Amino acid sequence: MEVREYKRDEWIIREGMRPDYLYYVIEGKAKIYVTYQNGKVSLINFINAHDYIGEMELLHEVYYTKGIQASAKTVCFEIPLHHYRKKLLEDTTFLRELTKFLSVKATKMAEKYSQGLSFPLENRLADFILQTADGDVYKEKHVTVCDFLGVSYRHLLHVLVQFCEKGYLQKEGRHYHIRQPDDLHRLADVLKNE
Amino acid sequence: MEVREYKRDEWIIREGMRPDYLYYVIEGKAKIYVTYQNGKVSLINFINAHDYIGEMELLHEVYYTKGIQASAKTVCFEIPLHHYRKKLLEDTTFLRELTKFLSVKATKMAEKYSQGLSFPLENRLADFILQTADGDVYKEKHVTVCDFLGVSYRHLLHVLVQFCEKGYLQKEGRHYHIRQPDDLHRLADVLKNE
DNA sequence: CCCGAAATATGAGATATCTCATATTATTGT
DNA sequence: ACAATAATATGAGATATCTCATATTTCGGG
Repeated sequence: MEVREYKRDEWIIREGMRPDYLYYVIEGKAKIYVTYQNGKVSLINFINAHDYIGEMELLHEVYYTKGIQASAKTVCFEIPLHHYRKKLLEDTTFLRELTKFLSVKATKMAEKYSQGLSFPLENRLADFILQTADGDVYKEKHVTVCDFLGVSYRHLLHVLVQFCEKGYLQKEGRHYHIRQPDDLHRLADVLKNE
Repeated sequence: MEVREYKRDEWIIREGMRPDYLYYVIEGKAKIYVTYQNGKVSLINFINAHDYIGEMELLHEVYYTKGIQASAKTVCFEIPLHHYRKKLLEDTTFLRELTKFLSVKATKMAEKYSQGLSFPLENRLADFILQTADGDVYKEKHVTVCDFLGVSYRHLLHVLVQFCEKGYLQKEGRHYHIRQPDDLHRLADVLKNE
């Protein structure tokens, strides 16, 4: 097993390249991207500390590998598959652990789905900004964001302007500086309770 | 292992009652409900043929069991846990199978989440109607539906009236008769491609 | 260095959806 | 059988969000 560190924007896995390792994230955060037939690239999900990466490739013989990019400094354990694949798939302790991880993930996504629909962009964007920020700098491409959040470009800009007017963010060139993280957290937290 | 059949509206698992079996759905469909502290009951997800039920209870020592109700005739394999729990958790073939199932489920939910937000109620409601209908009869409670779809009661009614005006549905008492399933499928399919 | 494509911006009008107010039925407990 | 509560309905005005049109700026390739 190896330990490796990735910098912000570094690719942990390149899309389409079946990975040679099973990864376990110790620290950091990353984004999952996929490219569609028409060439459009979409952000589809996040990865955080204590998540596995590459488990789909471990489990499924045929699986289209998605791209994974660090969105802040990220540290992983990396287990070489060519050597340990067979062992892992026969290790009941590991399988139980992975099954638990996946069951929790599936449940969380289901919750997110059935709730997330309800809230206005203001709340979902606050959550998104906090999830993707590197320290106090937010610099995602608007195009990617409105695709991920399922909202029009126009409206995204509109809400970002509001955040700046309220002082939550400050625009600096083409990045945004997070000035009042507490206010963003307050908005994002609305998504989490019921 | 036993085989059992449930009728529409019959409870497969009662909320809060840890199940005695691991279930595998051979045929049919069901709904997952949870009751919150304030007493509100929410529909949170669906179960279809080839899904497992009760795997969360098998895997996690502490887990709050949600209610599961058949929404059409449903047939399950049922494996008694008191006898087979230990065996299942040490059976690598079974664990691999379950892990695959959960990984697919998690991925599907993530997709649904990142896409589902985008579409107007018209599309999501069409999908919902087809998923919950028993034959050609749709009879979910409006209150439950607008909670699940994250939409206001007022707006749900508005769109249902439109569906009736367009002839997709026909209101009969407090149920709806599906008259043009093809049109509903056309609307629902929009959710599925990219 | 220039070009074209992609990304960023901004305005204005159209829809989708929400909130609130208010009636009219079902359902349920007593 | 009655009252209380939940579910169904409907209207009207307020917001959130979309679509389209159009400029400006950034960026990679030749």
